[in-house]
Amino acid sequence: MLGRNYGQGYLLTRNIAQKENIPKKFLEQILLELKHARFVNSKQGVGGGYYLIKKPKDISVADVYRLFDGAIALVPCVSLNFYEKCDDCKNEKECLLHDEFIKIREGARVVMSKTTIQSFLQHDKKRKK
Amino acid sequence: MLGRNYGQGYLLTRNIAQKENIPKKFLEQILLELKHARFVNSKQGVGGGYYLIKKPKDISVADVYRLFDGAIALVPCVSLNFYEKCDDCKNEKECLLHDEFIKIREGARVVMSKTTIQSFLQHDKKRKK
DNA sequence: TATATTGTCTACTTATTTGATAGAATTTAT
DNA sequence: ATAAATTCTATCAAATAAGTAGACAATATA
Repeated sequence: MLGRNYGQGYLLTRNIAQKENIPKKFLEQILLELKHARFVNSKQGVGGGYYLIKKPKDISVADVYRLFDGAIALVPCVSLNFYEKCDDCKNEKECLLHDEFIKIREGARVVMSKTTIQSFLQHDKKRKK
Repeated sequence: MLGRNYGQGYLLTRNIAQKENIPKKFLEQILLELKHARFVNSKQGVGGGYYLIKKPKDISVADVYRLFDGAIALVPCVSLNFYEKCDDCKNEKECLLHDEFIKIREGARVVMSKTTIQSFLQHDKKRKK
């Protein structure tokens, strides 16, 4: 909804909640998190609400996934954005899993980065025809 | 270790635990789950232990991931092996996320299916040179 | 400036999952 | 018979997920 409404003013939490069938209070928290991550902005008071700051084509599924679910990698030791050293594994260079898990991360990362809010909206448009 | 030992008899939980730095009791449960899923087989008593049933090339990361972590898809409504209908979403056909999420699932699924125990072993071999 | 409207923030709840731990029971080779 | 293994069931503590609740702050406008 925020994507479809891009550049067209404020959307009320109440309206999004109703239309998308999400508990209002729950949605508020999600929107707040999106605001802190600078994907959306908001205004309080009468005539306020939320709107998308970034262009739909500049918000990827990877971005949103990282915000709410964290690392795309299956193990922290091959994560780009959430790297952590393994506890069990003694040395990363010698680990036989490491390089293959990087390939898997790349498979997931690439497709999740290519897919954006814009992708969803384009798809939506095609359906409507 | 089970992969490297393929076709060469039984491995003791005790030895795997020690070498791979995994609590023995925890490893036991993992091996048991692998047995129930028919990836490994075991024998009790003296001279017993665990061994891989399937060929290393026939066990993919996708297989193991599904066993321990469940669906590869980001949302159940596009999952091949763990399909569930959305609660929120009214009709799947009209959902603008659906087809794009299938593409994402395919990106992840393909790379996870291509990577097998054999891939890790080959990598291991190369390293040793 | 009072008021209704709307977002902000913090705390809490309930259920599930994760990463184990513990111990008794069972099987098997010798 | 016995020692060595796996098998099974129960339990636990900590973290996470999904959502609820309510006080608080900002803002337009009448």
